Amino acid sequence: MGLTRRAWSRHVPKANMLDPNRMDDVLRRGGDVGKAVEQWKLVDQKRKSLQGELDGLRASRNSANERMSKLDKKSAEFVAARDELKLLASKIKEDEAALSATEADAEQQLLMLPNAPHSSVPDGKNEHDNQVLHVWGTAPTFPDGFVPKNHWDVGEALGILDFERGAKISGARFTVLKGWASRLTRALMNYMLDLHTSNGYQEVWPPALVRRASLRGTAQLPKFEADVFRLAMPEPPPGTAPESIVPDNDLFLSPTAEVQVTNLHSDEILDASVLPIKYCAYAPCFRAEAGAYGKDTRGLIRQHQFDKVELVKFTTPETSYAELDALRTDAERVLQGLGLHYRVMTLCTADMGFGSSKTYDLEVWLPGQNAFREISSCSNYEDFQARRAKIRYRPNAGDKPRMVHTLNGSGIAIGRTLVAVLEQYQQVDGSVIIPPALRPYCGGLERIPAPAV
RNA sequence: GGAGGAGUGGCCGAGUGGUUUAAGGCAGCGGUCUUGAAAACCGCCGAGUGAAUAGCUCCGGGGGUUCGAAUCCCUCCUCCUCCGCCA
Repeated sequence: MGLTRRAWSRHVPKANMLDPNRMDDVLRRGGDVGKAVEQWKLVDQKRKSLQGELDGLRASRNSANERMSKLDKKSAEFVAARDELKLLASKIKEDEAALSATEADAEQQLLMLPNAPHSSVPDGKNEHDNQVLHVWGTAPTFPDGFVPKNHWDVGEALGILDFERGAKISGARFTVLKGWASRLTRALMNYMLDLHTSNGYQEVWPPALVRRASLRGTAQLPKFEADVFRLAMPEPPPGTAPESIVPDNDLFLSPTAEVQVTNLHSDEILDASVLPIKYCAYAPCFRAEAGAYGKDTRGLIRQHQFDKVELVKFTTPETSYAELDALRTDAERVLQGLGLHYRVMTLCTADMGFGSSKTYDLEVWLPGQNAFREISSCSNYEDFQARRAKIRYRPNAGDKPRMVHTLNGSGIAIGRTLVAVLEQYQQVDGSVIIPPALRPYCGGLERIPAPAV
């Protein structure tokens, strides 16, 4: 397929980065969103009036240029006209500077506004207002008197999770997987990708490092820069003018394959006939998670580096909610195939991610923690990312381009799945049963043998 | 890492300072003709902003020179060729 790239000047403010018709819905997010919206409207008004004024000046310059081209370059008339136009040129330059400052201001404000929740999303104040959509399976039962262990106890006893050496090599929140933990990770990755490709997803193996522009396209930036690992910038060559330094080679460790895969089609106008597009991708994920100190400090739940298979869809606006349900079902298949007990939550307005219009979380049962924990998050971003990343489609030949809807969901987090397997399939003797679906990927092994005492 | 070359509308491609407010071709859409199709002929045919069939902006991105830049200068990005290095 040829790459269809269209110029979309950086100078043009993304006035429609947030659909103006959805501003009322954005207010459901609560907090000081209302104030931010009002502020943006003022700046945007200023931008429009500056633009109008500047356009008028440019129009007069353009018609003057037409006359200039016909004049004798040595005539007194030419010289007089040129001197007069110098004034106009400097006025235009002034206005351009003012406009571009206002545009930058408007754009920065817009980038900080969250997406509008879909009408079906429940209002809420915090995560306790999320709603249970359904529950699948039942919690494993253990013999009387046996208290199920945490996965880190199970894993360390088996010698397959090495937290101490992970920290020695790389610091806190890095873990070394050994033996069957390593093998199971590989097995899970293949099991998930095989499952999704057989369900019509095209497999993608993306780069792990991404540019600032890509992170901005999927809305991790500019608001959440503190959560992403950034590579040290190479020094610009000596003598480089500051205004000419564009951070296009400013690289980050991708926090999720959603970034790479969604940006596959940034700056493109897709043909309607190719929609919906369904991708699945494995990628290592890196999160700095500033502010998460003290949460889940033990175990594999919250790591700076983890593995995940991601599902991404590009759809028309008309079908995106049906596709969201289908995507969530495809993620659920992974857990069902492994026989892991889980539930599905519909997130309320307060708990949804910044860019999402609607999100379902899959929460797997962890007997060692006696709790459900998030293992997948499936969201419809509607046109929020499409506007930032400029992903459009043409409904019919000759039609104006429209924004696509982008969706993504974990399909699913591999490390947390390993956690769930270790906890749900642990046996009294310390051994762990391998779910049947994974055995073909583990050389037929049925059980990780109990640790030698 | 070093040395060269190149980036123009869906595709190809002209254009080295002012009738380019981007030629021409291909593809696409509409029409004439035809029983139908092909061919031929005629017309339409990039995007963004904007209430707009007005105006303005966009020739990889950004900046500069000039009354005026696709065209000249700087810089970044991307691709290609050769050398080096490497898995």
